[in-house]
Amino acid sequence: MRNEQRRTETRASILNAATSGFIADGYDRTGVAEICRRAGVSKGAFYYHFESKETVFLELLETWLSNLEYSLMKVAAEASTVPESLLRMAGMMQVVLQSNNTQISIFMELWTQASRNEQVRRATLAPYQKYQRILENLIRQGIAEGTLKPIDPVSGAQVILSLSSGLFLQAILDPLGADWGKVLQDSIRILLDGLTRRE
Amino acid sequence: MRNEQRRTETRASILNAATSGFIADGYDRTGVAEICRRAGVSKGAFYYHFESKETVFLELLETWLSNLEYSLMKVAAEASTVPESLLRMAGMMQVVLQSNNTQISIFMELWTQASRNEQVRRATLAPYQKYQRILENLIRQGIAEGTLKPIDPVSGAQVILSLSSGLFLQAILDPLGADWGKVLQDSIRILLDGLTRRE
DNA sequence: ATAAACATAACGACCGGTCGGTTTTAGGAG
DNA sequence: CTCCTAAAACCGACCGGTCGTTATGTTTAT
Repeated sequence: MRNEQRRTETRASILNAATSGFIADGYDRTGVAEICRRAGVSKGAFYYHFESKETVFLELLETWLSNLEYSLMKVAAEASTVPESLLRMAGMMQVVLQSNNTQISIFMELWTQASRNEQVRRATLAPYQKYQRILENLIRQGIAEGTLKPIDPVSGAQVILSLSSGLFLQAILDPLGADWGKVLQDSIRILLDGLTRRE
Repeated sequence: MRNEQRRTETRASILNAATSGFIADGYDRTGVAEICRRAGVSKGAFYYHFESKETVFLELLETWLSNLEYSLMKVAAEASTVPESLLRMAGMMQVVLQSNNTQISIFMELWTQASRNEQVRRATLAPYQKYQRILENLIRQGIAEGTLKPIDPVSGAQVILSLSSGLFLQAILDPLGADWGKVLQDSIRILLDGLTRRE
């Protein structure tokens, strides 16, 4: 069983090295040689464990997106009302936004590759559409419980997703240009002002 | 004076070829040879007119951004009230969103390169911050004329920019996933609901 | 002994960029 | 209009280097 550990460790170090490489320089500009250098292994090891550079990226992609989905579902489930769910999701995003921007840079790489590679596009879009449906149901629930105005759930969900994506995008491009955590807070407040029911 | 025409035409064909190449395959994956093939010229012509592949991109970048700025300013100036200005801007964006997605793909390439190349980043951020200031002033004006609630103009402007960027991003990644023009309309309505003053 | 795990060197394709040579244009002289 | 020259515009072979990938050999664990 010692081989299994070796295998796991090597694979992990390659995946980690690829992650930091892709984040720092992007998929295209990060060569297999560079990944191996960072991981402290040879190309032989790389191609023994992975079929190609692309499969490494696809494997990382799945990890990232399933992690995100798990976090979102968990946070949403902890709230009692819909606006509170949204606020909690925003809180989670705020943590990501204000942390080391290493994490959000992943999304830039994801979007870039998704716009060019059909396989990446499919893999990226699937969870995206899942978030969309989660938000739609959340909005429907909010309308039912009377905390939200009777808007179109589909559009509402897309607005939230767009706003989130845009915030991430701006935070990546101009991390010091604003306090993106604060902007996120204000965004949610403005959005909820337009969404919540008043009498 | 025949030379001037030749020069202009060749430069234009190279720039056009580079544009379609960058949009279709991205900056990194579009080689100079491919650009020359599309343009119907040789590498010699390419490097006679342009210092490097990067300068071509930077020149295209300036064209794109100044065109966008011009359109926005023009549209904003035609309105009388602030909400109307915002609606007009949205209308302009809607045209872009619903047209051939060739145009919006430019932004993806812009963002990607901006996140990696310092020069591109500076060139991209400058007009971005200009739009930001335009929107801030628009919001201040709206507050002054009583059509907007007294929100923080800085955050308000950033929310609008984020939402716009996010919409473009989603439209690029999933052009057929929704009627992005409609989503934009609904977005503005929801946003204005949260921004406009009611009594 | 046997197979998994890894190292090393090399491959062919392609990259951005260079360079010497060729064609086209501009303009003046005869 | 013709000839000549200089500059502008353009061509295409070629360079060093990097890319992802592979083939072959060596070490390590079972």
